[in-house]
Amino acid sequence: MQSRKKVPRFKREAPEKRRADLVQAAIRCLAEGGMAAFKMERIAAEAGVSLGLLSHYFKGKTELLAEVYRAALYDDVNRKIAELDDKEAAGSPAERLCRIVDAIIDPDYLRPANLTVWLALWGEIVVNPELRLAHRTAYRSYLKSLAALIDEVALVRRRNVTGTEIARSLQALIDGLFLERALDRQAISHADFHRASYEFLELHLGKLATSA
Amino acid sequence: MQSRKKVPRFKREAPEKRRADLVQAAIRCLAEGGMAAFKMERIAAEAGVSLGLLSHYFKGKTELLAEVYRAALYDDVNRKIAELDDKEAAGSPAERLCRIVDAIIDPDYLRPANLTVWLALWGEIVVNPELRLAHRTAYRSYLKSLAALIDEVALVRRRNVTGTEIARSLQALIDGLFLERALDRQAISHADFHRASYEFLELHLGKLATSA
DNA sequence: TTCCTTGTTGTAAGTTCTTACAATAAGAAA
DNA sequence: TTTCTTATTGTAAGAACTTACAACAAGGAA
Repeated sequence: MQSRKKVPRFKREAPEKRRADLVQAAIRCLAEGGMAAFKMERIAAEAGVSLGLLSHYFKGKTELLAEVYRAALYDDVNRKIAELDDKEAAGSPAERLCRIVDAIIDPDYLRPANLTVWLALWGEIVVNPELRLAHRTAYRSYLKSLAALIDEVALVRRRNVTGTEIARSLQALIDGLFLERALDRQAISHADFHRASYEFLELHLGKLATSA
Repeated sequence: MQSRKKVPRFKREAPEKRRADLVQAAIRCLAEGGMAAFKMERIAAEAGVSLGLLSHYFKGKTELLAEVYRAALYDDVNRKIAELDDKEAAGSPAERLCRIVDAIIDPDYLRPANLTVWLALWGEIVVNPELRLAHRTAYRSYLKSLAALIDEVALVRRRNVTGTEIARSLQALIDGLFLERALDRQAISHADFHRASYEFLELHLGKLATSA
């Protein structure tokens, strides 16, 4: 007697989970090969799914990319904003600032593969008005929160500095180092990130508790 | 009697000039629409030339992009290196450093269209080993020269700093601001660039002669 | 079990882009 | 003027990719 146990040819997933999986697969593709690897067929293969399904969930490349951006943004900027806005968080302003900085320069986040994704997204933001608007809104909000925290520290320490500028420069410094690392992976270690960031802040705000 | 003056249907150019024109057209395309606008036909049209001619000069997209990179690099990094290496240049180390910084934050160079080009190139560098090598070599050389100049200034002023780190951070800071401006054009003015750059340097090296 | 919903597949049409090549003509040389 | 070189054109083959769609089947409901 032959075994007649039916082996399903595919697994049926809940739409939300499938959508999320597809977006993650798209991110992995971007991380591997940049925009050149952002091909519908490749992404479908990466997700272990047919091409047809991908186009069932996303009307086109543009929509998928926007979703990728939203996901990346959420995991990144929005997470930081959330931390920042959590005013109940314990500790002095300086301690909270340190936690934020540590989050920004988290080695896991700063890995080159992640920048490959951001480079692709930036390249699109510059060109796509819709994405640009979304980015601008989220980013300004993030910088504003960061600036407010820096102002708090400055107030306590009676330092006469403008949080807005320092926040912007700090983020620019880190983005720039991030970029350098992506383009030349041996150029910068995590310790370099840490030193550069804290040195910059301390030049303006005085000694901060550096944990590393 | 009808006029029989022959009107040429196209102009024959010297190969070197034509090549350069085509590269410039490619750069204009990149500036307008990023990598998505880097299409052979569009570039040929932009140059006012047939598609066939473009492929006559460049074996493929990759070769053309490499040439674009070389041109961009030449106009940018190499020019700065040349200035730096021109040891005969007049002035104290501090004055020379100021001139270099002014060149780096030249408003004409920092215009968003230019970053669109760099964003596209960076996106390729990250993915293309050949370009990555070229970039790494040129960029390291540039940073080294900049670091040496900073060390000179530090020596004169008896400041105990490491030029390498300051050079890297300075460039990262400027790249990061450059990026922010490209993503949100109203975010940063040229004065902001100037202030941020000089403030950063002066925190390490003491007052520099700021001309603006 | 049987039915039903809809997540999923496979394919194919249609579009865009790259590459190759034979034919043409501009401009210099003789 | 005539000849010759080669820069330039136009087109077409074909490769790669996106999008649309009809058919199929997994898994829950009845």
